Amino acid sequence: MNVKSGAQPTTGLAPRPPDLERLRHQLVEFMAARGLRSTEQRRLIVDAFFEQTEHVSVDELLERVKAKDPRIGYATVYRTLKMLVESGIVHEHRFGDGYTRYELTDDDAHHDHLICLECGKITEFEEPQIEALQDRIAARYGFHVESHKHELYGKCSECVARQA
Amino acid sequence: MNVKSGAQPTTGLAPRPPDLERLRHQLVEFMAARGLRSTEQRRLIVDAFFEQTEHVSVDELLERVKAKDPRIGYATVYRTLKMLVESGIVHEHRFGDGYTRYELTDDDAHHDHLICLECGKITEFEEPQIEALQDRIAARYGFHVESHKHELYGKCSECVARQA
DNA sequence: CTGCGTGCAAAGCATTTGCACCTAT
DNA sequence: ATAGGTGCAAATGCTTTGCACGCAG
Repeated sequence: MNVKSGAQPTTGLAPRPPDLERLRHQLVEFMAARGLRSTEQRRLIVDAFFEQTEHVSVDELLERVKAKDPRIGYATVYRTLKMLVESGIVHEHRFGDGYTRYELTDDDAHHDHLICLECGKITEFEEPQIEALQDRIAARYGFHVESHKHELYGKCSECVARQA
Repeated sequence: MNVKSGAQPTTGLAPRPPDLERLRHQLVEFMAARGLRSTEQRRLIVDAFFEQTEHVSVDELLERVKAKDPRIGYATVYRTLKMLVESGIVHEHRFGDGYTRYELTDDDAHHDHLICLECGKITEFEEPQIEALQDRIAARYGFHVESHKHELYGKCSECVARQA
């Protein structure tokens, strides 16, 4: 019944959705540690994140949040996102479309992306072997990896099919 | 002695510098096909590219070109770069520092990047095994890959050493 | 000659910031 | 009460564009 197992060095292989409870907790701790305040706006924005959608853009997020409180503006969303990224519970992505996108961190299953250039769909994938090779390459150059980005651009199966 | 072997499906293993002559030829053909003109400015910019440096930013390029003709401005550099990218002889990269960087295409040896967050140094690496795994993943999702981006962010060996 | 290419300055965009007001602590 | 948070609008910083002139074909 001991849920908290010892910390594993690196390779977590269990694929499962982000641990929402842990992330919420992590955020609370982060804010407490920095003396940051819990405001209505921040709560709305954070909730919007926990509500589902992956790879949200600032505009999408603002729209969603504005539905609940029309007074919220870009500045607050940008500032809150910055905070969320610093807290570590949200990750930032720049695919090539000019918009920065955000998604909840998922420590257990690090994933990379397939980006469809036709319809814009973003699919996630995981490949531990690639991660392992990466580490080997980094070691070869004496490089200390902090994060990485691995994206495949092209046509998703649907778009390939539609045009066949 | 038969150099031109049948087209191999994917994996080219010969690492060597970009084939400058072929690239120049490719550009000439591209421009001819579109009826684009060969101007002093374009020549200067293209030459700057072929002179060496990898991962040039627009500012670096403009500076270099201005040394030879101070009248050249950003607009021309941006427009020429766009043309070079369209011709296929130059690739565009956006690492996270806000600047778009450009480098000569190297079909023979596709490489990816190690980006040092301390000093900004960009190192290239090649790993055919990763490419192979990528293809397998894409196949798994029925995804048709057109290009990819694989970047490792962290500290280069020099920066690690300096801080040790 | 004709129209593509160039330079300049102005416009565009996503994102950031200054400032006065507001509010969680 | 008081420092951090918010909104608005103005400012940034990279990139693109409109327009009049210049030059390649």
